[in-house]
Amino acid sequence: MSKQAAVENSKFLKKAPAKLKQVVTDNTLATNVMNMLVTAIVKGDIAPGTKISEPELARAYGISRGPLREAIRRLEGLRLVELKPHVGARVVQLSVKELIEIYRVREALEGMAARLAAQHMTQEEIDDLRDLLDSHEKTICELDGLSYFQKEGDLDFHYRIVKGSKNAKMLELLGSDLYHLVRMYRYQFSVSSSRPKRALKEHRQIVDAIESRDPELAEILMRRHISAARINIEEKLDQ
Amino acid sequence: MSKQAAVENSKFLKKAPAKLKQVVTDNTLATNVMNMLVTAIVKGDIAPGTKISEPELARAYGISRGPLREAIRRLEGLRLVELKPHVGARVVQLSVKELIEIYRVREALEGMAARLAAQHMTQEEIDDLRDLLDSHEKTICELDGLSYFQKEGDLDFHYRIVKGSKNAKMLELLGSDLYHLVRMYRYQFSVSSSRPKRALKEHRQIVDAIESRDPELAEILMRRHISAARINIEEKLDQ
DNA sequence: TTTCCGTAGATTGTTGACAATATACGTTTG
DNA sequence: CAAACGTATATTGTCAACAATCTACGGAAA
Repeated sequence: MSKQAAVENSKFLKKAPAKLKQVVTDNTLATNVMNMLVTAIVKGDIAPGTKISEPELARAYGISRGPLREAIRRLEGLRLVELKPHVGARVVQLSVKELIEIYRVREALEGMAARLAAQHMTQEEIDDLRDLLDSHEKTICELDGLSYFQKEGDLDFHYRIVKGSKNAKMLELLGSDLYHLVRMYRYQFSVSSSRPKRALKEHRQIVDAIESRDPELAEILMRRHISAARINIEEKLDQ
Repeated sequence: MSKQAAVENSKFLKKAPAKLKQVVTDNTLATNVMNMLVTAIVKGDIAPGTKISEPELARAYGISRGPLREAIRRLEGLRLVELKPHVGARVVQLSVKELIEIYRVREALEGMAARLAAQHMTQEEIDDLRDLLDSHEKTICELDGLSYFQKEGDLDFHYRIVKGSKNAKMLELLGSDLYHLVRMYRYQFSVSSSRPKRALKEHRQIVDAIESRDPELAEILMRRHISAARINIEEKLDQ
């Protein structure tokens, strides 16, 4: 079997990444592979719970096991895989319990982020945020209100608030640890908020509070918003 | 120069780790070295801002660069070093600004942790916590109230609250990302709380709220407690 | 038949050598 | 003399081979 055939038959790759080295120069192999793996895992191209085989993945991406192992160690840091010594790496499999835990963390962190954003966000950033919500509204109307919104657009909004807090640590924690997992879960269960219009309204209220420079209110609203999403999930679980 | 001499002359190691392989079997080399590096960095044996030389460190620990690089990649995940491609790793150098950012994050996360702890902590855990505070009080009296308390004991208390929240994600974030940095900062600046008795009193109030199963109050008290610590640092900074 | 054990194969862990890139220094040129 | 260039060295990035460990299978014993 040729090398190319091996790539295309791999369960890890639906589309072969062609020439890795030429596509993104400037960066390191381990970094590129890590980014590709992040995407593949988040989108479910590599199914949750899958055991990651170093030889197979290395063949698939056309690299040796050295950089691949470094990439895997970094994925471990992102909590996207779990490592057992002398056994190997496994793609994490989110339980609903864990997802709810994540929402608790988000409630705390993003609540604080909204508070800080009310103090530190520039008017320009706030205006951009309103534009984003307008485009969300259009999208919701067009699609009669479902999936796209919650898949990426929603996190866009939250990401900007966190960025607006001007707290790099918070951005780091949410961006690199939690959002990947949230996105992964959404792809996995095809979660589309059952309440996009409601969510949008809440988003607008939060922006209002931020523009009013009311940290207290901004935090409360953000916490209620995320808390509502959590409860929504918990209810779906009970069914 | 002999290999042993190289070890002892290294700027990375004040005490040579003797026989690495025999000391902790069962684990992997990369993991052992990572743990040693975490300790070395947190305690300041490897000074902040130091450039990490792979060949030198590998020689010092008596391993090859492969596992060492994996260890470094994991340190990057713990935010203890910063990596630049084709340049190398550098031990992070905390600015006061970053430390204050961390305290904002802690305020949010541990506030939530205290809230959850008030709901989920067992009576036994609460009793143990009181014992811990009693031992802290003794230590404070003996030392006439200074350094040891804030160095490790304080984090012990906070760690138990977070554990008591029964939220694994929160424990993960605080334990692996933030506490290392807080400890590092404390070693670096020899920070000993200038208000150990006050802090101890606040700790007791928090435990009271948890035992009363009052989540709202527990969160508020924890937030004020951490917020006070942050302000304390900010004031010291202004001097 | 079931359980235990031992071997065979495969996978992970580790190593040393090679390639590519960055840094430092000396030279040349304006 | 200063700035820019080019080379020499050292460091990081990558690879392929070897060692150690785990897993799976088949046979022997209870």
